[in-house]
Amino acid sequence: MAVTIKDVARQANVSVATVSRALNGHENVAKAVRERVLHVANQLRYSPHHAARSLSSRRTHTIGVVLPDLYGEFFSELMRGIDQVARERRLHLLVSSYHGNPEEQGEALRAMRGRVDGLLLMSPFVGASASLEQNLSPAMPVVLMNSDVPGDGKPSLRVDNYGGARAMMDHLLGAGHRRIAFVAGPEDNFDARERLRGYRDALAERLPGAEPWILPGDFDEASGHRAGGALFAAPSRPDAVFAANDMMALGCLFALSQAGLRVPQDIRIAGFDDIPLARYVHPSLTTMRVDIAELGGRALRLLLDAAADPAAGEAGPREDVAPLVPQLMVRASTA
Amino acid sequence: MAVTIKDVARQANVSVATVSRALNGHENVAKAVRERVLHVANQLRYSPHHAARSLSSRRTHTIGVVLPDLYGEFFSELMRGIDQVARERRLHLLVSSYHGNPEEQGEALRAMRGRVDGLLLMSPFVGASASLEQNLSPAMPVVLMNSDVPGDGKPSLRVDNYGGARAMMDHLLGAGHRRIAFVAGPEDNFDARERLRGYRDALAERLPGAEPWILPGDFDEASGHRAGGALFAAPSRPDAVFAANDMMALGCLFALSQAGLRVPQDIRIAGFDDIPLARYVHPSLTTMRVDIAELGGRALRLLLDAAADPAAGEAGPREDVAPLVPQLMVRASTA
DNA sequence: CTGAAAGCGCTTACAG
DNA sequence: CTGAAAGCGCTTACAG
Repeated sequence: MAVTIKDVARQANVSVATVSRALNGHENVAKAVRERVLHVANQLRYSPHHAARSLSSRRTHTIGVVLPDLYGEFFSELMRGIDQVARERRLHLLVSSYHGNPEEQGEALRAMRGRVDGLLLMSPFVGASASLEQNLSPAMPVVLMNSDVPGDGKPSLRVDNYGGARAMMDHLLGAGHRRIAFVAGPEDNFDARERLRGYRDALAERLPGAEPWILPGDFDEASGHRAGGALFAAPSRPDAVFAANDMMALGCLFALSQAGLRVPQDIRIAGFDDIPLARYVHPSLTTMRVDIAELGGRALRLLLDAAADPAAGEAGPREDVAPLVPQLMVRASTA
Repeated sequence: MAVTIKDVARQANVSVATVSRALNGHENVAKAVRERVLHVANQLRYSPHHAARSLSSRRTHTIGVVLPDLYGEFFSELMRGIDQVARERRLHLLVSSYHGNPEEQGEALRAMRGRVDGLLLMSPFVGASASLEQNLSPAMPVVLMNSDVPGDGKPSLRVDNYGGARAMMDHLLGAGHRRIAFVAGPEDNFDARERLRGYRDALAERLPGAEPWILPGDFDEASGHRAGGALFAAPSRPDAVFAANDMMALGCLFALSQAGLRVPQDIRIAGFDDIPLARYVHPSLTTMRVDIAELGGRALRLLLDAAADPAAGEAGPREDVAPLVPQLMVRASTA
């Protein structure tokens, strides 16, 4: 049905080998022949069959991106950063999300074979390395993002969540707040754990003896809302609430506002991530800015560099890839 | 390097044909053999090479999604809806955005050959049908979303932008507002044109003789902000502003708030789309809710149905696919 | 500079 | 129920 390289070859009166060379810009094709082939291909609206091409050339020009989810501002930003670099390098993206389901993650990873030249993977579950080991072919170049996979030699890019949480605590403590509650993220999430650890350590160091005040959450707005309700109902309220991500901070903000508290006069709220919404809510949200797009872009560059220089991929320490440092954005919610 | 079907065949002491049948769940394989093959495949962590499989089977189990852009809430929602249906049907998604660039669009479309079984395409440029005709293989099943491609026989799913704009005008006029300014979208954008047409017609019918008051815009926040500035500086201000999408409505809202006007007391603002942000800003934004995820999900189902029944794909009128009707969401910005 | 041929890793009639 | 073989549409040594 569709036109193949054979059709072009016939029309142009050359062999398929020559068509292939001409189309791929190889040097060893006579100028007149090249032009004839290109003309015919164009006229026939020939487009190479991708599967065939990648089967024989062993390259797909496609990068697989396997994420916990596709939805929401965080992933949208991440994809933007990856997409930008992919476009620069003329690479396609095969995106797959596993919806927080480890089994699906395995399936997604295995399904990438023969479809992609390399893999970008975000697997924020604590202790997921065994499953990764199972489903990741050693032959497949991969870069991990924000994943708790101990030094097993795979390149990995991280956000300094621990340092970011400490920086936020410095800001809140520096402003004189003493009773600081923390809304935690999912227990099995690596980012969430690091942020919690930053909260605990900062408190222990700067306010020795102070009891940590930790509320459960799972990174969505609803859990932030519940935490806000709980804090409002508490016998004595905190001076400030630090939520492990912005969505929860917003939920908390809405709950407290609805309950009649004024932010920041009565209570201060801070988040983590700096999603676009953070700037737009009222009052605008103090948060730690993570350049999510930059994380994605850098991860892809790292993958490409490693693929270009496989030696570097196998040996040597990769822990030295510097983590992304979040930046404090002071806004109205703590001003 | 990677393990192939041959390795499995050798280990299991059968032919590759049998391995293929066993793995694909064909009936005609002895139970004992099937189990042996499955066991070996599992043990070897065999994963079929996708390009090879689709080259010979002529199916990719992948759907191409070609969009003007990937970034932002609109496309994030759209992808969510598509992704959900894709998962139900165990289909992969190959996503490509052409960044509003018609040439890139052509490239993206052509690059889909041999990679996908069908295509979901959003091409909101007015008069783009010639280019589509050029780059779309007739053999490739496709469903268009919100595209200005006149009855050329391709299934197409639309949002009733015209009706939606009229409904919003009914709301504003019904509330007694008479001087209603409109912030238009890009001139070459089909959705934008339909919304503008709704504004014009509603005004002409319900307020004969009233002069349309139209400001330019291009669907982003900045252009809404400029429109807001212009309206504030106008010798006499409108009662209400209707922006062709939410991002511009928000820009306008911020500009007018910064200038010191109170919304809705001094001036009312309405948008179109109901992006998640619309609920969160202060005051919350009146808008026309478009179920964007539903649009994506329905488009994919339509594509799958058409592919299952190719006869329906070629003949008969396809205009009868009902458009999605936006829903009026009255919020604080016009209350 | 060009072509014939092998091969990429599968699937699928065709025989048996 | 099973295998040998052709074929999917390309690319790429190998000859010339």
